[in-house]
Amino acid sequence: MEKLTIGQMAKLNHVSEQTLRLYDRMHLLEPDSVSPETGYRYYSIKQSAVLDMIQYMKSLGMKLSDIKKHLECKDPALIKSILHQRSLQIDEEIRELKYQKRAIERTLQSYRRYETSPPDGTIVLEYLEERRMYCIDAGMNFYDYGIEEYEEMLRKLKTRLISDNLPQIYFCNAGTILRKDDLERHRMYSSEIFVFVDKDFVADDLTVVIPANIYLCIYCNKFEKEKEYIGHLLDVISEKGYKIVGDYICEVITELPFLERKERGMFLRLQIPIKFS
Amino acid sequence: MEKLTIGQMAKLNHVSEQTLRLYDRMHLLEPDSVSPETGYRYYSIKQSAVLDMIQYMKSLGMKLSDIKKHLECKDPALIKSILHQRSLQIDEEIRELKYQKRAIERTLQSYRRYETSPPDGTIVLEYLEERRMYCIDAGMNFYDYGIEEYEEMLRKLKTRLISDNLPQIYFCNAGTILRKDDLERHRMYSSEIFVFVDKDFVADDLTVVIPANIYLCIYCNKFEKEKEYIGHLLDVISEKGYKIVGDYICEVITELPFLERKERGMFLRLQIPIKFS
DNA sequence: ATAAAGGTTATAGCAAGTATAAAGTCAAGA
DNA sequence: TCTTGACTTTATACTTGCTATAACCTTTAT
Repeated sequence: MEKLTIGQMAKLNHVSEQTLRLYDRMHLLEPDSVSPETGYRYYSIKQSAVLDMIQYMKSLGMKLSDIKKHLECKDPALIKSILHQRSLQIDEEIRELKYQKRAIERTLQSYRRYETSPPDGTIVLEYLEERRMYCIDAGMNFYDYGIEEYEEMLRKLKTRLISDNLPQIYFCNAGTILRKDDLERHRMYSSEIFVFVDKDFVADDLTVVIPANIYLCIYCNKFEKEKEYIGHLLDVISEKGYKIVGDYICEVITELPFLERKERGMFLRLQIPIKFS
Repeated sequence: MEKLTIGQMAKLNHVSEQTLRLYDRMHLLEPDSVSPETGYRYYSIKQSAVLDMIQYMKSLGMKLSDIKKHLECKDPALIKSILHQRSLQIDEEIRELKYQKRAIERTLQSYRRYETSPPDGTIVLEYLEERRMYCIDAGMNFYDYGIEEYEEMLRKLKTRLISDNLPQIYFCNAGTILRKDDLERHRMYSSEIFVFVDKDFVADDLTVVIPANIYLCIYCNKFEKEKEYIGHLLDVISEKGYKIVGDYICEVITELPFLERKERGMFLRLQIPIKFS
């Protein structure tokens, strides 16, 4: 029955000495014997089994205080239920990580798009793929107010996202909608705000799909210039004889650190779906 | 420019007041203005954008101190590289979680097996599926020593697992091997110790596959009785005229909280692969 | 005027350790 | 025997991103 010092025990089991001292203090794993004169801790190699058990339970995501309880009173049913719970929790964590990963991909993509965006005022025709948006009606006309009211609307949208228990991760690719009818009548009315979401996003009632189409787009770096630039788009449409086939979208193309002067960065892509008539 | 109190700002953004105070103290997000008399913090709704940014970066797994750095000096290249790193890290975390989940499944299964195990001394024929083991040769004959040397061997195995950067989670389903030749000559020699691992476990050189086969098994609840019980198995084999077709395995069937009297629990399934001649 | 609601600071706690300092102990070589 | 270096002890503070509490002050509504 050879006695191991704390350093030897630590090395054998790949934990730190401090960790062993901590476990001692918590009465999770007490040394086989302690010298009464010097206070030195001496372990038996057989106690490695306890450390294995602790590490195993830790790897299942249990906390030390729970592990202690289970080392003391081992209730098979309880442990089984903990394992089952943990299994479900792992599924959840994996799901969350996958969301995160997609959000990162989207951010990088959005970043590349920002870097390659044409300069302010440029008008181009772009084919845009089908997109999904999570959309709410804020009940007030966005164009009658300024950026502060826009932030307020965004807060409402966020509240909805949270109360629907959805990842806030989408919250960086927002925009507003001006309905086709209003646009054609040159009536600046928009009370709807949205965020773009993933294909497998689930929130049926508030999720709207907009089809792939050719869009006449203008890039805009100032929130205040939106109305003027819509005018430019409408001019081009009537000049070239295009036909408006859907709602106007004001999309915020976020620079990754999307803050400028401590405000939301506002590089916009204003877009109207058209068809060549 | 309406000013919001800390409570209003907190509610609008779904964070706690304490969190806002913390961000203030860390200079992550300072109120728009602070009353010199009362010290009351007043926020502008536009500062919500900063909170969105913080929450977004947090959701990417960044820590507040890093977020602060990036809000101060935004270097696109750096941020891109952080996002890329994080993406790789997420893959790693997902992989780890999947390992955990499988380990839990295996534990539950092993638990059920333990619960339905026949009593000590029972001899049965069992068909066992193909299994994979991660196996090392400890260079000493296990049968010449006691449980302490067995623990020592286990430590060596664990060291290998760790240095191979493999999850320690497998470390609860171990066993030893007695080679066919030695077994047939009734020579008790075993220097090899293993853990069972998953199908998609990658450590080519040390991973051994043992084929599915019929095994003559005996259950054993005391480490010390192993030699005696091997004798029983061999008796049955010669009596019935079975033929030994592979190595003998001593498998530790762990009770989930596998500690008894602060030592490793030792419920064993001793097994010899046979064929009916 | 007063009470309720909301704000302020300071402090401590969580979880599972890590890092450090200051001091005591052990084993080996000279 | 002495010294040196490696090792051990305790106590304390730090980490991270908050949450909780206490004790006290301000605003707002009745």
